[in-house]
Amino acid sequence: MDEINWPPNVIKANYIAETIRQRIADGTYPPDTPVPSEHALVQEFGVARGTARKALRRLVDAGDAYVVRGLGTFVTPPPAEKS
Amino acid sequence: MDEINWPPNVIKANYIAETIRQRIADGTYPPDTPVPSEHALVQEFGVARGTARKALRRLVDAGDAYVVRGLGTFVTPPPAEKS
DNA sequence: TATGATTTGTGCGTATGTATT
DNA sequence: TAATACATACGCACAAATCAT
Repeated sequence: MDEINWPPNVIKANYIAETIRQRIADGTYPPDTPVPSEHALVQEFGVARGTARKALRRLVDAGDAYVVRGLGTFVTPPPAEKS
Repeated sequence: MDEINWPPNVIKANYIAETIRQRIADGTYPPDTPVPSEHALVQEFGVARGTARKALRRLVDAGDAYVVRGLGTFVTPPPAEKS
């Protein structure tokens, strides 16, 4: 795996959060399935755990994901459509 | 969430420590229960982690709280009364 | 029942850079 | 200049919840 070529002047946590958000949008991570764990993000993006945690925190704070302790972080399902 | 209206000429870490102390005194945080974590203080008071840690440090140094690593910071119980 | 792996929660220590006072 | 604070980031240890064996 190649190292990430970090764009200049970007906050890593934001960049990672955005990347995950895109993957949620394109269906890579379907609703109620886990997004990558902190450890997985550490591996994939070559960052510290704290940075990975921050990225996931952003998603949770934005309502895009929810956490189950001991299990992982999951994609928030979209609101039900009115017919 | 409103922003904190920081009183002038006060060190934030001291202010936060004092606030927690008041909550301990008024029973908001009972003995042997956790005071807010570093992260929680960052969220509540809108300060940096270093400032939050300093505040907790003050409480611990003063004997008002004790730390259990991996668990959190807890309210020091009052000394037992003699009968 | 119990053990280990995985994952999140909390805390400790440190570092760099910027801004304000 | 110095103290205070903010923001970001690195790395580690230990605790607790969950799941698989």
